[in-house]
Amino acid sequence: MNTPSDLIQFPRPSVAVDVAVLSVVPSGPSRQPTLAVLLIHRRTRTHTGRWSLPGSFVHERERLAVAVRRTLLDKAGIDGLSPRQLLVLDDPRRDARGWVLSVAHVETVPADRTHQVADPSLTTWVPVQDLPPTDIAESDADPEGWVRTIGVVTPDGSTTLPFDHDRILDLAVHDLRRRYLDRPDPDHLLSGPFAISELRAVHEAVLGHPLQKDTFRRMVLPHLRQVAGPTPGSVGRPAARYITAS
Amino acid sequence: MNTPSDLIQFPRPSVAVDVAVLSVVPSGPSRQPTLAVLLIHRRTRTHTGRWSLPGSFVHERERLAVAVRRTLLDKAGIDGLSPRQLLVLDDPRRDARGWVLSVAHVETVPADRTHQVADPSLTTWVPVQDLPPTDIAESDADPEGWVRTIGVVTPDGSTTLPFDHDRILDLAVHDLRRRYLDRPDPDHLLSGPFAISELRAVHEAVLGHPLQKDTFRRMVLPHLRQVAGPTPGSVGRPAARYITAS
DNA sequence: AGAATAGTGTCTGTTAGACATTATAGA
DNA sequence: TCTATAATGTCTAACAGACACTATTCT
Repeated sequence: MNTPSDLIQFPRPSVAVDVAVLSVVPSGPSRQPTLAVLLIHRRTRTHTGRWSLPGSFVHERERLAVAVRRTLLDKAGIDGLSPRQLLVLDDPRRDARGWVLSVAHVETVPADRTHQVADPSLTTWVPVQDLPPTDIAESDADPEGWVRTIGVVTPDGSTTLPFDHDRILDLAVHDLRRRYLDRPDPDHLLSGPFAISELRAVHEAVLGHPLQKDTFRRMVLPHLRQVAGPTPGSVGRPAARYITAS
Repeated sequence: MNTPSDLIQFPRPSVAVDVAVLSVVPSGPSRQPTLAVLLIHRRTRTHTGRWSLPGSFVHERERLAVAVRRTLLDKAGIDGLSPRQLLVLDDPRRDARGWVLSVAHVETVPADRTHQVADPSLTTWVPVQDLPPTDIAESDADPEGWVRTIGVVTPDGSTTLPFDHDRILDLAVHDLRRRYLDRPDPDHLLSGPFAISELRAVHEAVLGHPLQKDTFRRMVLPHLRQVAGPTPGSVGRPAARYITAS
């Protein structure tokens, strides 16, 4: 029979999960909805005091999705929904403590739950920004040929994240944008029924640029289901409310 | 300072790489180019005698891409080019020997090198086939909600692969198809300069269905660079030859 | 000349993009 | 009536899909 000793001969790496938690939050003087990422103030022995993406080591025989949910609950009091795998980061020098593989994930949180973080002094949402092409061209590529296209500013003023978290953020934002190109709110950043203008505001925040109102409407309408007629209550013509369907 | 002992407290899984190596080979009485996957006759202690995707355990501090190349060289005598990560398979029961994570990859080999496998009795190319929707609907989904859409028949007549290799094959084929939708031969299944009809045959093999000749031509032409005028030598009007560009 | 393959002309239905117009509410 | 927002009408340029036709070689 097969025994566990079959595996002893192979050295084993430590395995961690890191998560870019993305949502849409009001930002700037105009309170305009903006794509933002959740950062954690590190209290562990590595990179103590810096702000980074939440992450943790995988427990024995734990599913990766479970590890991600546990991490978010422990470090931010957020109950994650459906983490998506992005990439295994495998540079043997990425963690000074030793040989650590990290499975990068992206996760989204509904926009109306971004205030439910556990401890506001240890967790924060920071807007992500597209780096202009000039900056991208000037920055030198890393050894693997990756160039940075997304930037953040941490609460302590830093423009870089520890480990390879800048790379993870980059992957996460582009993954999210790709999925928001052809379907309305695939990650359910809007939880309840919504007006199309609210949906468009979310898509504009995710994609980082304005969208034509009528073209957007015709794009998404086939994938929506109307759940309520126009309900007055604000200025202007009241909007019908929809949920995603199909 | 940080010491490796920081990591001791965390249990570590064994980590393997598994690779779906895809190419285009002549198949059937018509010798029609067909998408095929490389299978290995297992001689190890698990699933001995069965046919499976090549794979192996990762060496200490080895990059995953390096592990993939090493595996292909060891088991099939193939020098891989650019493995792409697909997914980490993390079901704790996927390997009877213990807690083994597998990083699934997809790799392509130029069509004119498929005969360069090391030992033809231990390695073989088998055509992949799309399962008709009826079969897909009838097959029950696995616990994670995945349903099989791609099938193979191994040399010993089996229609299933060990471990979760059916899942990996499925992911690999769909990943390849998605990339072959918008660009001409992104994985360089054709090595040298080629005629557009050869390019179309490859795309038809990858996608699994015929393509309109003139529409395909106009799709790819902006992404090609002509390297030779028409050179006679066969029946019919001789074709210009191109390489991929832009 | 005839067969076989490569390459182009052209029509059509669809659609993204853009602008203008109508509709319905509150102030 | 005025303003603000929602929703629709319509024009245009681009393009995929399809069919027909022309071009160039070998037999």
